[in-house]
Amino acid sequence: MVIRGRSDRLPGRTSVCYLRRMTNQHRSYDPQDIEKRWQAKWRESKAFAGDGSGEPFYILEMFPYPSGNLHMGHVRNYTIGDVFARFHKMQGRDVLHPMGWDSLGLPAENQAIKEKIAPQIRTPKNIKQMKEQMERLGLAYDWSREIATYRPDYYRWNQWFFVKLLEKDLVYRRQNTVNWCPGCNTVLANEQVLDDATCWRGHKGVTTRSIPEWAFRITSYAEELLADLDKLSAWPERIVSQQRHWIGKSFGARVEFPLQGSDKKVEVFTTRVDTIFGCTYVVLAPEHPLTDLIATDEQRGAVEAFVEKTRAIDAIERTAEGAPKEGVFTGATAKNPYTGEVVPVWIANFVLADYGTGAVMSVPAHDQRDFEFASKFDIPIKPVIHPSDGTDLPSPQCEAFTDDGVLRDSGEFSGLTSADAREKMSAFASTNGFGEATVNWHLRDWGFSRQRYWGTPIPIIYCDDHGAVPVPEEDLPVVLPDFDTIELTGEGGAPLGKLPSFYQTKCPTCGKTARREVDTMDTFVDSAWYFARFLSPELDTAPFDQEAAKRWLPVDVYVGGPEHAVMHLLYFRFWTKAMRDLGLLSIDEPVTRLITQGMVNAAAFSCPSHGYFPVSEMLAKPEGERNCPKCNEPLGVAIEKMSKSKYNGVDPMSLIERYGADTTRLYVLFAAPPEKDLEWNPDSVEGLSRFASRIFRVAQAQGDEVRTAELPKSMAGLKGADAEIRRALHRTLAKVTHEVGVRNHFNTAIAAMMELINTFYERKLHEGSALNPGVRREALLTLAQMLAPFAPHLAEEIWSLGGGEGLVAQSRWPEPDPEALERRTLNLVVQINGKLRAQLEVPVDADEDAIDAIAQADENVAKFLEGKIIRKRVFVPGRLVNYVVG
RNA sequence: GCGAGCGUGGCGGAAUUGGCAGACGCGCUGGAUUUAGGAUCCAGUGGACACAGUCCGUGUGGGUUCGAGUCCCUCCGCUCGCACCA
Repeated sequence: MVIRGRSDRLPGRTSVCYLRRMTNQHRSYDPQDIEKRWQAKWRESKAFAGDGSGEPFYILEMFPYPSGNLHMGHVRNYTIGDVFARFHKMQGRDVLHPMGWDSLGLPAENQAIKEKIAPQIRTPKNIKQMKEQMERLGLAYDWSREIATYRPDYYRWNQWFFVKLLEKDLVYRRQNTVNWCPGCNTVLANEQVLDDATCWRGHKGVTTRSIPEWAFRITSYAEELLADLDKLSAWPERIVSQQRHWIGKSFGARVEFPLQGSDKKVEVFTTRVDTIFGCTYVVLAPEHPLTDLIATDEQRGAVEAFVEKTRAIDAIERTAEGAPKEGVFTGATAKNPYTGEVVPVWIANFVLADYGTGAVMSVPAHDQRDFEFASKFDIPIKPVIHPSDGTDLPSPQCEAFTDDGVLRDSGEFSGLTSADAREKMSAFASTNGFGEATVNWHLRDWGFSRQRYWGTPIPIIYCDDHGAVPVPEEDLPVVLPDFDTIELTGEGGAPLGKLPSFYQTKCPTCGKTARREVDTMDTFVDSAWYFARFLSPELDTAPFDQEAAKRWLPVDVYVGGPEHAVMHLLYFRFWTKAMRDLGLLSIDEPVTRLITQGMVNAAAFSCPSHGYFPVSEMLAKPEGERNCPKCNEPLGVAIEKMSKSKYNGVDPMSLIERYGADTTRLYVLFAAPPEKDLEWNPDSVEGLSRFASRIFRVAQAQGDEVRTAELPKSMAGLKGADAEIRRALHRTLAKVTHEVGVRNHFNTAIAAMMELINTFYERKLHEGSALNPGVRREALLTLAQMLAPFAPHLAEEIWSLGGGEGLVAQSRWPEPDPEALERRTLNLVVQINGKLRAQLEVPVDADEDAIDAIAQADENVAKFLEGKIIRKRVFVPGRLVNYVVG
């Protein structure tokens, strides 16, 4: 027998111990050996492929971008999912637990540019390495369902969906404003633009530009996406609320202001039409189509300069809180249709072209932003709403009055309340044909064209005679050309646009020479429907099998990071509804229960002037000497999200090498409940490693008689320690079953098992013992089963040491024996005026009077009751009795 | 500014429906074992005091209740998200 581990450190000195262990057939806990053995067994027996029997259970974790290496965030995400998968499999469900690769997109393209290695070659290598790491962590995936979005057999279905959605008018072409770098001559993602309008490759002067793009009409589902949030009762409240805000339904009115000296009108959207008699100017977004047309000759120069200036600044920065409110008068004026008043038309940086109508009516008396702008440019402020309590607004106002109130100086609407006025004034606008009550949404359509190489080609052919013609279904997929045929530099627009062999084609309708679309799709398209592809990953006649969808969908549990709260999960929901309306599905929502796990944080050391320094180096030094290597100032310590740039990351593979996969898994599950942030603490890991060793030691200490002993069927004949052990075992089983199955609190489940092990040690199970072998065997087997979702390799080892049949991973989760859970006495608390005065062991069947007698007989209770009158007795069965005395 | 969430020992956390605050783990203290260290095992560990017990204690101040970490209100602090949204 191989002896390894800690006892090997000083082989010469430990020979006595060594021999004793040899004779007792004891090994110390060696996770590396145990884990590799069981991983091989699982692999050989395809232990986690579904067998088609039992209630279906679909557990899905957000699939990763295959960077090649797992990080602690992945470990946490996938371990949580794995507990669900393994637990529900043991509960007898037919578990679907697949994994795949979100393998198109910008990171891979950038890596390809840098390394000059084709992503087609790099991606499978990364996938292979990451998959090995996942197997080393003991994750129970059904690898026969693996998918990778970079493969044409996956992305052809993106193209197929595109064509179907185009037929349904859920895809259309539009102009959109994007970040543009003149240096690279290309479009940039927000993340590629740094703060000061510098691009990621160092060019200054990033600006914006309007380009044509394809968009999904997600807004036509806005109402349903909002309403169905109510169905997501098993989603975190936080995520639902974020989605609600993002969809952003607001009720208001659309009002037309005719331009003076022109037949054009400025259309504004407002939620406060009740304030319109106080409107003293109108403001357009710089990108508003009317901007160019209406500027008068003397103002044209100023307007053009202003538009140019704002365009050079990224929209986020321009509209940030505290950014100065800039604007310029166009020279034009417009007529307020309610008052007939003529007001000036301005252009300002804070008005957004793509929200509402891109134009606002400004009421400085009742909107703080308008108030500041009017004050700065000396525009009149005209109050028309006064507080409902009849008080007057201060004159002059020092800030806007933004509450609802009562209208004054508002013609026939004077005297109405704001709420009444909004209704009546919208109706007035419709009657007179210059506006209407309307609903406005924050949600905008999903533009998905990307001027990139490493994405799904958009299957469209542009013909001079027939316009944009979709590629016929039988010609799909449009495959990405080989990497070595293109020149990938990150400059000069869409890479496919430089490859005539790709874009030169014939019109599917008339056969004339035509040009392919050279843009590719956003990778959010891939992840919008991947959950359905897992159902039938190899099907080549449809994106997924509809029968399988009926069986498996919706996904029962979806686990991932809260950073995807809005975009991914909204697109995911949208696509599900779109698939339903294509007749492919009958569900409205993709996921029943969503679990968003917290970040993995760790201490990070930083110097205010020299940035971050590696944690490992700093921890190696004594506490007082952790100073900046450059300036020798003491370094600050803060708990921050693990990241490369902060040098505070922990490599999961080195953890597994040192402690094993089981300890690593136990640690991430024990340190915090799934939805909370987890703070990395190297000392705590030791505690979990100790727990694993203690379990192993108990199993090792049992002799051969245990392996074949007959299991107890009831409490009959069990006394003393035997009965105590069996009761503790079944109580733990009931607790773990509830914590995992109902509450999804894995940390408390592990704590319960720790308590059980402590009980085992109290009864000397770790030293061998004279206890009933059947009780000991049951303890071993049941512990192995409870442990199986958390520390699956150790669980298999314990199962096998206890003479369990087959794999514990495929065993049936045990039921606690009700007889073992039964208690004859229970602990009852006695309070006097709400303060704890005694704890009593009372028979479970004792009634109120009996308990009253026992309680009053207690010395300490009697002491506090002496000379007092009991005014009231509160009796909570099974918990406490409280005497209210005076 | 808006929205959401969170404040419990030296630390991570537990307390399921309003009913024993601090389970479990880390750390620390003491003991056993050991030539020693490590490892392991056992015991203790919220604070104070007149120490078999009592009093105080879940960010602050108030309220509801026989009883509040839990429910309501006020203030303070922290974290995350965001879009000056008309």
